[in-house]
Amino acid sequence: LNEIKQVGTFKEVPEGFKMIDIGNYVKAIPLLISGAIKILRQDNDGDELLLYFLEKGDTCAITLSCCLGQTKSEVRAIAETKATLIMVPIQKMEEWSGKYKSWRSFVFESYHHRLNEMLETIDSIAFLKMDERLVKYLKEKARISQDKIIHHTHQEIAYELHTSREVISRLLKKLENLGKVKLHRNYIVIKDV
Amino acid sequence: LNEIKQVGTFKEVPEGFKMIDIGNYVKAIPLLISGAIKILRQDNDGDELLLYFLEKGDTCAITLSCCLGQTKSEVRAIAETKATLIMVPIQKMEEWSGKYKSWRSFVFESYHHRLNEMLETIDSIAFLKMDERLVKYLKEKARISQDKIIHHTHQEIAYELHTSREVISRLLKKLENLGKVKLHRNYIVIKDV
DNA sequence: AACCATCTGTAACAAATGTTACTGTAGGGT
DNA sequence: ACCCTACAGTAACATTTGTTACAGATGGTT
Repeated sequence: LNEIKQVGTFKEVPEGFKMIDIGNYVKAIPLLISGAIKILRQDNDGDELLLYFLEKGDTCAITLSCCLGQTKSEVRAIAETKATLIMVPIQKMEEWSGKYKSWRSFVFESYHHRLNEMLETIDSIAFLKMDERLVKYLKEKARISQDKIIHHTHQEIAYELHTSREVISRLLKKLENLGKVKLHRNYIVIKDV
Repeated sequence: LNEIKQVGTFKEVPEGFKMIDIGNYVKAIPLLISGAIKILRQDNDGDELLLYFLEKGDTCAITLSCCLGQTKSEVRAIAETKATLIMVPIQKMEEWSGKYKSWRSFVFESYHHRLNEMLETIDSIAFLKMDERLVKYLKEKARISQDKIIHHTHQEIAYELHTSREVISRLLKKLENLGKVKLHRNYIVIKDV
């Protein structure tokens, strides 16, 4: 902890801040103190897909990988909410891994956590239908932001789930008819999901 | 290497051998010497999905995670071909991580590699249509087994891609009409993909 | 050679998702 | 108060994928 204090730099980013883009080289490891960061995948045609969220206490295992291998980022990271974090220079990564068992555990646990999130994501895409994915998405967004109100347009949701706006509108309207949500312009109120 | 030699046990498994099933606890880390192992995900309804293959020099990052966290396996591992491997007791994992930089690098690289494979899998499921996924699957199978002949029934392929046999038959027939494969009972010959 | 289980081919249909095209509307800016 | 833009609603249609229901073919076994 003392070492982190010495070499780490504190950083605060606003909601929507693009922290890492695809193809970027990563110069520091982020340790998330508060807020949430969403991790997105993008294919060659520019189609997006939300992978998962990072939360308090998390770090980005993919970033760790990039640091070590000195490879480009395969994903995009955007602040989902206002977030505070500590940036640690990548050289410390290897040094601490040899020196501290606690740091090693932290790193391994991060990987473990991340792999499980990826599996969860794969399950959703492979085994769920779009209506189920949408419900899961809404729940997750509400949990992350700790707010029953989701401030997204249908188009934005469509991007993150990699489908079209019309499909999301259609499914949301069904959910509204079932009394599970209340739709408004630019936001959605979660009632019972 | 000396330590691996001392504590590791050599093992040879036949094609189709079920090495780890979902829910199993893992007692040793496998280091793959030759052959290939396929990693599958399964949902609650028993629906399957092929995640990726492990090859010579690989180890299973998910297994590493399980060892550390002492958690159950989230995936199933089956020998795709006859395979030889060395099993290392899990206690050594932590010990060597502190002791050897080379072992740490190996572990981190494994994680890196595995995360990228997972991303690749997600890309396929999320962004490709079934016909493209099938072509990719056939190529990968041919590469792994180093054989232009794929010994699978349509039903088996359907399971691994999580779709129905009829869909696979339909798409394979299209590929045959395009001259890309030649279909036979119980096997498929790759011509030009 | 006859039999049989399993695999493959295929048509017809159903459901889910994607696309096109248009309308109406809310809310901010002037 | 009016205008304009971005957002949302919706119908009609296309495409992809999944399902049902058979028929036919193949290869091994007796």
